[in-house]
Amino acid sequence: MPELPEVETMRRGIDPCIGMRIKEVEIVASPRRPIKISPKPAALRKRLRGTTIVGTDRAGKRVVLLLDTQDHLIFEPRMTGLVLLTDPPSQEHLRLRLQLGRNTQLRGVRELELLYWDRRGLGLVRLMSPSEFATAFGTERLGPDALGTTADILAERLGDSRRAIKVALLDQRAVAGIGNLYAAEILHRAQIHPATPCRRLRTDAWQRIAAATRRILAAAIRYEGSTLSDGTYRNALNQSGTYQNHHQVYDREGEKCRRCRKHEVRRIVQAQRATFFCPGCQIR
DNA sequence: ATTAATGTTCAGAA
DNA sequence: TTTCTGAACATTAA
Repeated sequence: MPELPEVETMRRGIDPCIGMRIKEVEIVASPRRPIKISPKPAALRKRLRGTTIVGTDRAGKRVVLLLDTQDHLIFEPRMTGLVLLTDPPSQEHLRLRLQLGRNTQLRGVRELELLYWDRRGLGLVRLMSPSEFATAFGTERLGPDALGTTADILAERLGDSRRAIKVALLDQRAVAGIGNLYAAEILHRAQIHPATPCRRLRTDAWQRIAAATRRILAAAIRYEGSTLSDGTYRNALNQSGTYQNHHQVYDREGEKCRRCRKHEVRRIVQAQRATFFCPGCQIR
């Protein structure tokens, strides 16, 4: 569920780490629940210990830690991963602990540490050289960031596709950062039916989709992302987001559309995932 | 008590 | 080439 707004919120939340040195690396993996990391624990520990965090970044739905060695430490939360500064939801699913020096910026926290917690354990932690990073997340593998997308970018990359627009928006090589939740909200705001084939969309439709993408993602970041009913997603300080209170269609099957207040939100399945839309506002 | 559903990514098939 | 399917995994709701 961490999509672009949630991952961006995590990234901003760990900014107090910038300038700090990694004193100790603790890989918390039980044999039953091995953490998915590369390189192997010993090599990872060796390459991380003593390095200084010089910046943070985001590659689609991944948090990137920039190190003074030029290495990139990637956190890919997938479903239930969290990057935290304090207070993990439970000790049980803690996967990685980076002990940093004493903190000077964050009130109430003495020893700063960076934690990776992951309930389901589908997420990945990877340390990469600049060239490995470039191959893994270059333009071949990851499209332009959704926050800065335009009608031209979308039409150029998806305009000829026969896929349904909802499915295409989830393609990270086309545009990076949109997931199932925000795809639904974006198409609702743009008033496009999720099953519309991309190649049937005209310029005005692409413009509405691009504008809705920028607006919705930016708003969701302002509200620090969406914490759904399972409560998994939290920011770096283990606090819930609040954008779920602004959802128009996602997970609202059978409820009245918040835009037209007339039709009930419908749920269909596309590419084996749930799609929510308003049959009144999003005509085919 | 079993089964379905949840969402992201990738390998491999159609 | 493009699009689709299933697996990885944990937990909960039905």
